[in-house]
Amino acid sequence: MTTSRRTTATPLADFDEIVSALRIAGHNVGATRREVLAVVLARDGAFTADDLAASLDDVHVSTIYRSLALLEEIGVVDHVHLAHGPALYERAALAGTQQHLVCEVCGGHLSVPSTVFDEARRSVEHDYGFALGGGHFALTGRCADCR
Amino acid sequence: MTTSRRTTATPLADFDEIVSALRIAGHNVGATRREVLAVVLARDGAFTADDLAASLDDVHVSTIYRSLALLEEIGVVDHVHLAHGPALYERAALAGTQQHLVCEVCGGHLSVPSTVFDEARRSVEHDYGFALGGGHFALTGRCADCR
DNA sequence: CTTAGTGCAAAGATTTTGCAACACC
DNA sequence: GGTGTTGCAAAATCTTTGCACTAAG
Repeated sequence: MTTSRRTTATPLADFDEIVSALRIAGHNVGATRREVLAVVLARDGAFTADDLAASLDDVHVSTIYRSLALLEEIGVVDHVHLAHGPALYERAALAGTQQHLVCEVCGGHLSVPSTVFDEARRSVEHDYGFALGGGHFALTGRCADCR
Repeated sequence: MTTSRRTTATPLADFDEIVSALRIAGHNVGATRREVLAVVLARDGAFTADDLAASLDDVHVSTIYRSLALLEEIGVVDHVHLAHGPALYERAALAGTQQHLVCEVCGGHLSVPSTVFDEARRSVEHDYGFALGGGHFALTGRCADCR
């Protein structure tokens, strides 16, 4: 086994690749958009539009929403809506592999491998013809600390 | 088998019982609150605050929200938030037994027995100490028609 | 009569949009 | 220089809250 693996399988993994994809999709990529992209790529887990705004004093929130919509369009990020509060964005690569759990008491969130839901996903698809979005949703409950 | 069964096992199933519970919880129950309650009990599936408002011309939306909060407090209703749009309320008795699936294409919603998620629920609880809310969330995906 | 409930209007929070100025290529 | 992008302000949507008035018990 290798201790570190290149993420060659993941599409749109790096900055330049994403910039190209944006251009191919017919968009300009100026300084502002680059700034937003850089901050998005620097993030580890999930973040809100406001989180980005905090790191981007000179970029207006509406621009951040527009940039996120664009990045979502080309598959770089995904977003989920929590029970209350703002939408959570994250790298699309993560979105497919994780489920978000949000504690209804403390508001904290926790991610678990989406494989935990594989069986449920299969049943729902098989029995009801409904294809559950891959991690594209958040579940609420109570975390270990708040029980 | 009986073709019709009394729902004796369900707590707070009828009007008077709920009115009593409200009083015990220290609330007055006047004409307005009664009206709201009647409309809630008459509903079959999930509904929004606005849905109720449409059936209650003379009751203000803020009052409806306040009444729903109260009913939620004493366990008569529960609510879930969908990806977009308003919160969905429903009888708490139903909430424990159903999961809501919302189609991200057509916006329609579908309920499935929550037992479908039992295994996932167990794994999440066992492996992460996180107690998933009983049906208290909505999942997004694509319904049979929109795939 | 005293406390709780209601309507209204306004504020909050999040996200979207119209428009004019501006930057990209 | 023409088209796409940005900032700003305002709107849209859903929900909550402050306050004066009314109703409940």
